[in-house]
Amino acid sequence: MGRIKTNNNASRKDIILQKAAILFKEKGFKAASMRELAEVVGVEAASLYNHIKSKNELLHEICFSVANKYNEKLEQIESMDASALKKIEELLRFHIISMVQNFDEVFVSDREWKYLTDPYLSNFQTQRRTYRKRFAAIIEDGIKKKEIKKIDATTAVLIMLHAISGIESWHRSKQKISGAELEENMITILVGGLKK
Amino acid sequence: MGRIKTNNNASRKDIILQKAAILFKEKGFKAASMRELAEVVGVEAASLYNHIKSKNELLHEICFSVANKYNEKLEQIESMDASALKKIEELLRFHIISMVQNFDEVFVSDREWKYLTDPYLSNFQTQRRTYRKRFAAIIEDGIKKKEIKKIDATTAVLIMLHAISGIESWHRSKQKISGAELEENMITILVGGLKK
DNA sequence: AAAATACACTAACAAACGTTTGCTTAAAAG
DNA sequence: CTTTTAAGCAAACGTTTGTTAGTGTATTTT
Repeated sequence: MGRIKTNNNASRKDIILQKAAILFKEKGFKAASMRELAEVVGVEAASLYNHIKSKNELLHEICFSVANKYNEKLEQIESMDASALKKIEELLRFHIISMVQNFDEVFVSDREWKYLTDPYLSNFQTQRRTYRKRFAAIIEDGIKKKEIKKIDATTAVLIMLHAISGIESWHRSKQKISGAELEENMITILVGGLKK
Repeated sequence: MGRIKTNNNASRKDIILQKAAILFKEKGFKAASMRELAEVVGVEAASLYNHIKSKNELLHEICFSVANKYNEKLEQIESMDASALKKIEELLRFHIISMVQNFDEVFVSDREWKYLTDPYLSNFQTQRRTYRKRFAAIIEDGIKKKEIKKIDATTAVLIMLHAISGIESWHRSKQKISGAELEENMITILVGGLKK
């Protein structure tokens, strides 16, 4: 068949990871086969194993790559000197932009993580729980400072994060508004729903 | 092993459907096997086929059962004599309550429909698209009547529906607020985000 | 009580799966 | 140019998958 073409500084493994994210997004992790992935990459299935250890490795590299980016951003925002509402807006914008620009891997991380195997599965779940608690803490801080309505912070986090994962529908839709417009609309509704 | 126990007026097929919804929700449609389903039902895998035609039949019965309920409710709400905001609130409450009470089948319909096969798949997608358009029309009506902020109605629908599917996290969480509290919080944030 | 139906079982099927082995060839390093 | 390494291939492996066929046994109907 010929070799996998490598662009710039992307290794062959990077190419496989990128194609895997697209495939897992479209078919779901369990339904996507290594033979399908191989075809998309332009190679026989067996050849993939010169670059990766297993199908599961692909999934957990995708999931943790996304999780790490979110954790870094959260850390940065927590140390910002700004109002709670401003922090939430900043975090939401980051989520929205990630979802718009890195749709494949973000979607997979969001929807297919349950097929991770231990110890990655437990690790991921713990990180996820922690992330949400820290997000909720920012909201609770905003309630204490009377910037935000008296609501259950956990529920608010749940709404925000899942609303963002709805950008999936925006991606699939035909006549769509621009990414920037989408971002503004989402911020208006979501932050507007919190404001006192 | 002995026969499948039938409660009240539930047929053996109903029992299988109910257990299938739980299994598909937990493992995902593709990852759930007929042998696992059989074990949960308390029977050998082959015996399931005395009651059902195929694994796919289970999925599409679950998906369309849910879709039908939503369509009926939407129809009823459209013919109500009330403000747009009130209609939206009513529809959201219905979604939230369904998600809380019939979690298994609603979740499966929401997340696993892509494994439907044609003609069911196309049919389902069309119904889904239509449903969202009609929901968006209510929002647009509210904007015209100045009850609702000037926002993109399609984006608002996307946020609402996906926020609701986030009740999944509420189900999985340990220390959770009551279903009624959850409902009030969600309405506050979501409807609050629309109000002018 | 006899006949018919409903339902469960064991055994097996063909297909698809992730992955390994052993070999060949193209590219990189010396 | 020669050697070494990287990366491709075909073939096969042991499982698991959804499903069917054939048979026996309860339950229901007559």
